[in-house]
Amino acid sequence: MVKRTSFAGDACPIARSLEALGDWWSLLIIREALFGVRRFGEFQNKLGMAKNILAARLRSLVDHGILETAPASDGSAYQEYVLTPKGRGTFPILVALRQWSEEFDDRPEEIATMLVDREKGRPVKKLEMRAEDGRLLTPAETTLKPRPSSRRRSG
Amino acid sequence: MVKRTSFAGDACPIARSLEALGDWWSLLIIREALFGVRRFGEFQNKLGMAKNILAARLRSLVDHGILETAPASDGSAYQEYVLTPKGRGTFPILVALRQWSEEFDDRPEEIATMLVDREKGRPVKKLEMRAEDGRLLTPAETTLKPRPSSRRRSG
DNA sequence: GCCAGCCGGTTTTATAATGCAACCACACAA
DNA sequence: TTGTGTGGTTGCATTATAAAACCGGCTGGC
Repeated sequence: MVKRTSFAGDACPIARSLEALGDWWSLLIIREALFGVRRFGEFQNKLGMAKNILAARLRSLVDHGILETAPASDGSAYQEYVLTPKGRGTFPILVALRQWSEEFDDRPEEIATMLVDREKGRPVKKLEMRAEDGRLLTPAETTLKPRPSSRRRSG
Repeated sequence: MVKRTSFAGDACPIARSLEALGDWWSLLIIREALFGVRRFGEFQNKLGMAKNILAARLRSLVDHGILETAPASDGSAYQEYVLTPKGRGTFPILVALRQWSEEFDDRPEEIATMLVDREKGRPVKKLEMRAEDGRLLTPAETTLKPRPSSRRRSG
């Protein structure tokens, strides 16, 4: 088995996320979906990717509960792909990726768009990590703890 | 050319981030690096990945300015890989991935660790997106705007 | 009804990336 | 000089990706 090692059984939540999202196209498909794209052809057009790959990714995203197929919407007999809550929950990931580019990209002038506060039209602030009590946290002020692990451990 | 389509020239900052981070291993390597892992063998051990792939990824991360090689540190004549500021800047991305797993994973009981506030030992809050004036923003309260595009457009 | 054409894929075929194992170079020790 | 451990590179098999051809269901013209 030379398969592209699966992280599905990994205990690390980051690896588990990457299992679902960590290929070249999934996050871009989700990005389009967040913009309202729903139809196969529309994804294919915007992303310019091969149709077989798109089909495989859409299937995978559906399997992972990130997209679901809805039967109609514009009357045509085709189906569409819409985000589930789990899918919409990836929004912070996309924002984090975007902000990383904005902050560190070598050619920021090539970046075409900015994420702004719709009401004011001003750029959103960097994502903030806070403690339960509201204190702003830096990476150094955090650490990892083993989970309580509600039994289940033995096996 | 069947190459795995590069996003390097893409104007979308998300695609640009994925160009550097969007393969199966890069973010996991960075995760380990954030934990203090520096040596080739240590990465290889913790991640259990093929050495050639690890070498290729490390080289790519160095090329992208995410890691840099430092000549020594423990006296041995070998080198180590340490995160640059750009590399440490991926922290929010990893947190976002982690939190997405924590919130939506189908088998959350398999997740081994929690990110906590070091001082209090309590879980950190979900990443928050805020406007310049501090208002908490939902995805729907944001939108994309074309960048000012400081000339350079014509060509 | 019959052919043209679009949408939404699947199949086919070629190439690139991945993974494993073997190999190699260098440092250091004996 | 041989032996061991680290830090990789090289070969080769397997898998994923990509482009393009193909195909079925539906729509529309006639």
